Amino acid sequence: MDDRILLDFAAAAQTDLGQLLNAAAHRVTGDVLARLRQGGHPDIRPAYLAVFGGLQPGGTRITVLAERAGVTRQAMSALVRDVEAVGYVTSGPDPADGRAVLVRLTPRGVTFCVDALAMSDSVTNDIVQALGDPRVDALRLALRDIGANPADPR
Amino acid sequence: MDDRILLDFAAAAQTDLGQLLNAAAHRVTGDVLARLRQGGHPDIRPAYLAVFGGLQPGGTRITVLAERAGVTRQAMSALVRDVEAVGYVTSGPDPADGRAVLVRLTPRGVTFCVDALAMSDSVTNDIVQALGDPRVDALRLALRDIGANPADPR
DNA sequence: CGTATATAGTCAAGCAAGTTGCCTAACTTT
DNA sequence: AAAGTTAGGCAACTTGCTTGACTATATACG
Repeated sequence: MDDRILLDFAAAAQTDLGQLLNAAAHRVTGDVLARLRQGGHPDIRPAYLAVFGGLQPGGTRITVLAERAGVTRQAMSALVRDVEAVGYVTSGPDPADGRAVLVRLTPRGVTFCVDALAMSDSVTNDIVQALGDPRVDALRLALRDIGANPADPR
Repeated sequence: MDDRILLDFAAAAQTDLGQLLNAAAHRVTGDVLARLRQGGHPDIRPAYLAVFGGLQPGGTRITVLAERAGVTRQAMSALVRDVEAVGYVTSGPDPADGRAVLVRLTPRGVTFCVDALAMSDSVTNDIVQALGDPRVDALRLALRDIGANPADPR
């Protein structure tokens, strides 16, 4: 049972892009969430952000929200129910389609979006402080290229 | 209900570090997982990697694995049970401590580790191909700084 | 030596965030 | 009007974790 491979494995983990990306993502999103919870939005959960990210002025259907978030309609339906229970959105009938539900921001939801933008800026600024502007710009570009590029030539 | 904030929100999402990081991380780890599944390890699940990442030659206790992975002993215990059921590790008594369980790689587990290193290299190479070596090096450094730095100055 | 305490592991229950399968109500097509 | 499609939601399951309570073994102390 020649398990010396484990030494290589542990060494590679230090420089593995997947792990580095996961760790950094976890830290950044965790920081933003923590600051939001501490700043007057204690009920917010990570998944809720997908709802706000898909909303557009005037109200948005659940199906559209689901598509934008990349989850099923069922999942988004439950998410909207929860976010509504916490008071950030309301849902009502779509006058243009009796089957559809339109999800809209409440005033408290507006406040949340303002605060979320501020907290995200704040965390980003901390990172800029630590790395410097050029490195953060380069980081953003690299991340966008990785996210966009198939990198998966079957 | 002044929800024009949603326009800002949607615009900010494009450059938000948290989202860029999450998208890139998802893509990279998803690619590695997909190639492993397609390359003779169809039963592997993302969480299993935490087991291999904590193993060291000669066998490792569940408590140690849990600490390294940053999860509870209960979670690691279940994980080891599952990975053992799929045939990548065995667990047996620790001769030095009657309470402890030593987890060891099976030959198939050794093969898996070799393949996992190869697949991770392969995905990394695709990224290097797309971005170029210097940008990937800079990316790694930036990610490490973000992961290491508290970025969270109370 | 025996009792107290700490440690390794597991069982059970539950939460968070999803999935698939199925179903109803409403709209659209023919 | 009948047939098909679409929006949404209910139920059950999956994955990956958590906390709480428990057993068995090991160690420390008087």
